[in-house]
Amino acid sequence: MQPFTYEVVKTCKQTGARLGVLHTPHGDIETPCYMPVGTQATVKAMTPRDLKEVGAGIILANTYHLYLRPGHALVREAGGLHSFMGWDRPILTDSGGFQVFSLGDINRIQEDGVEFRSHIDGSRHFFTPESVMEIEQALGADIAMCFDECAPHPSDHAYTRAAMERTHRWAERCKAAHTRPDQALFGIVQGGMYHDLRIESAKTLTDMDFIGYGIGGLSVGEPKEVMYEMLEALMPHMPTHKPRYLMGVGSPDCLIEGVLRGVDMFDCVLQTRIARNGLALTRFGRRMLRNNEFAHDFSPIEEGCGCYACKNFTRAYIRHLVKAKEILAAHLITTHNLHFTLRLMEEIRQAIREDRLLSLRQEWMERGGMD
RNA sequence: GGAUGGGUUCCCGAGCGGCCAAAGGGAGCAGACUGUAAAUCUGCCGUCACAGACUUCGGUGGUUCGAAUCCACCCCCAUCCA
Repeated sequence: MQPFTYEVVKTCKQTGARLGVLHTPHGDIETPCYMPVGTQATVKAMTPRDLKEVGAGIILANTYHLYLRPGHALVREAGGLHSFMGWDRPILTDSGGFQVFSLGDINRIQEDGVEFRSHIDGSRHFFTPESVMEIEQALGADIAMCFDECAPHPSDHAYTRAAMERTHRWAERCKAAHTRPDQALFGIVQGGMYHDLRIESAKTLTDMDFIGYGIGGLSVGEPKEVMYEMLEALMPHMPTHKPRYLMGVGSPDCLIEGVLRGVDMFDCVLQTRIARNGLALTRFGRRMLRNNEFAHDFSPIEEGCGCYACKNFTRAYIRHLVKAKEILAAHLITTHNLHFTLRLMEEIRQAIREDRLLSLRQEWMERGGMD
């Protein structure tokens, strides 16, 4: 099994965006890449076969959720996540740091770790950097994320600093507790919406020498411009030979703008979640397939799309499925949205190859695809 | 022919003298969704010249300051008895 490495293949002359390859124990992934999210060891509405058909490379799973159910011991017993869920390509596990933030009302953060109550049955649990490392190693993904503290937005400078510094201390402890050689551990940059903190976080974590870096705490309610600005402030302080993963971000416009600013990896639930609510992403903007305007529309979700849903079904039919709350609606639109996004990433990589990423953005903006 | 229970805004269904344009579902229409407590959530849902006015609760006519709510007759529907 090959160890985890990352190589930069090319840098876009127009923008500085990077084309790279993640070499993982479960195969190579070209970057910039989008990772579909499979929180509970399943990308909702999709089988691994479906995922391969839409071109998925690496996918996400979530430590917090899998720890609570079915439990990491069971996953280990199954032979790890790959074999448990029948996915033989790379997997990245998020640490649960985001859940600490998003399920804040049932969590209590302390220096040693986080005490929280299960959202499933209310039972009490305690996560520490060490216990999270144990869980992630049991899950056995190709990439594990450090246990971090994602401060809510807005947070003042002092609070954000405290959360960031704790994230740094936890990163040290994660690194010390992480022993699995076939699994890469990524640190996570925090620092909220403060340039100085972001830079400090980047420097501190760079000194710890992680294999790759997550950029956390963005897209938590701030305007997009603020997020872009944070990326611009932060990127010059990130190591160039390591992958940079912008956590939780992935709308089409953010993908392009993120790559433009030096991001290599993204994950986002948007594609799969809005699909289940009847919303399709297309090169021409979003389409709410539930809406009346598609009742008699016998064209595909997206003109010219080669996905299974677009090749075989019409908007009118899918609208019917959405309105009838048929499971197939979720499957078909998820198929389309993932195919769409993965194809967009291909376009982005091709544009970097050809040093024309800015032009690509221009094309997408003019067509309305970034709305 | 007789008895009883019913007919409420697109549908189901509350209301049983004023706080009723009328609960609650459903349907319909629209919106939100970015490290997934989401096949979820939110809004609108009689009409209009819309902080107000107007027309509605099977029909007609009454009682009352005031009725979807009470009375009379009529028309339908359901069940039971002949």
